[in-house]
Amino acid sequence: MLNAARDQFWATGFAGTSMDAIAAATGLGKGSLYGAFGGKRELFRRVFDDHCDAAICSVDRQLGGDDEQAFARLTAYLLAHATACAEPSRRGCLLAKGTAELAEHDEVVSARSLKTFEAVQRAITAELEACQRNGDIDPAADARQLAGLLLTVHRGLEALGKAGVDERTLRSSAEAALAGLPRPPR
Amino acid sequence: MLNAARDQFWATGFAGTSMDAIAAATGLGKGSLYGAFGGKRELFRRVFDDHCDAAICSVDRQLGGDDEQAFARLTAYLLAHATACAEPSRRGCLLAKGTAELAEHDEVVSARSLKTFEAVQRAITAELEACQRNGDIDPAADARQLAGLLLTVHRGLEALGKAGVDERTLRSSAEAALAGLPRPPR
DNA sequence: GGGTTTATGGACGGCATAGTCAAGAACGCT
DNA sequence: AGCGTTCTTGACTATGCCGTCCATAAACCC
Repeated sequence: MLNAARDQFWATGFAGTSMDAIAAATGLGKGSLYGAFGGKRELFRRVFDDHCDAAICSVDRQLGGDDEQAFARLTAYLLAHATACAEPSRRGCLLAKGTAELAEHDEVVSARSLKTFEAVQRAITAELEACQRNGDIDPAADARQLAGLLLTVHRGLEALGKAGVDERTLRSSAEAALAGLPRPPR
Repeated sequence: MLNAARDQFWATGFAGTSMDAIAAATGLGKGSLYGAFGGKRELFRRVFDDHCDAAICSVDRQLGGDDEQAFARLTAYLLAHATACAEPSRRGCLLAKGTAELAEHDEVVSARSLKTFEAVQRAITAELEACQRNGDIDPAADARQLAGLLLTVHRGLEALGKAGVDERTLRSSAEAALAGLPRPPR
């Protein structure tokens, strides 16, 4: 039910999506929508919030586990993301879309997107620390900094994928990012 | 004149900007706008096109020159970009904004943004090749691939900056990306 | 089963916006 | 200066959209 609303916002953005369209997509009457959420802005916030939760859950599901597999998980995660970003049917990131239109004007959306990024960075940091324990990454490196880089690459892949860059190029960039991580001195 | 229109689109996006607002901002009557450009969509395309040209010119101005300074220029370029992205008054990238709203629905805008990215990647590739000639980057490395990574980081910094990530973090990520470039074996 | 409360949905008002048009001003050319 | 052409302007139309409202249906409680 909320998924249909999310898909509408996702496809046409905040300003470009009418409440009538959402009503049609969800099968609900507009009165019900306004009764349940209060307004367009609040509805978007709700949808956005749920989406952020789902995104964080997805990352947590892909990362975390035993140290030996940490680097493999990171690699799989970033490469899978690159492939997903190249998928033409992929609608780009709702987060990016909501951010572009509302972040500057809506404090709630802005704060939520920032918190989501931080959560993802924390998950990546933990994974890199596992890599350090396992000897796949230089223990002297700053895991938080490297996680910041990987998050940046993550977002960049999203942006380029949305612009139409092909999968080979995106995966190649992801591989270069992983290859650039500091290996431990031997 | 077009700058005022660009600033309006930049501030409030495509769907969120009314032709009346643009008329007020430019000081022109709406009839003139329609006479000169044909419609809102065409006006945006024109503004977007000019912006892409300016962006490419800006990159070409910052990069290119003698081989000895190539790595320093690349470093300065990426760090300056990180700082600029963190600037709160920065309006985010018009390209990203136009992309988010129109790229999937407007073939012209989509194609233009892709071409712009390619031009930037070419400029970075040339700079990396200069670094290889100068011995700052491993000559065995694939300059095009590394340029793809740096472009990805470039776009990622844009996205994170817009979301409100602070300057220290962005610059730190940019530094990590540069530090991860393969140095020549000695 | 009756009465009350709550959810539903489509019609409606009012407002903003995209795009048009005809009248008038500015301008160039002779 | 006179005249035609182009450019400008602001009012006008038609459409679309946000949010409301009320009649109706459903659910729930006793």
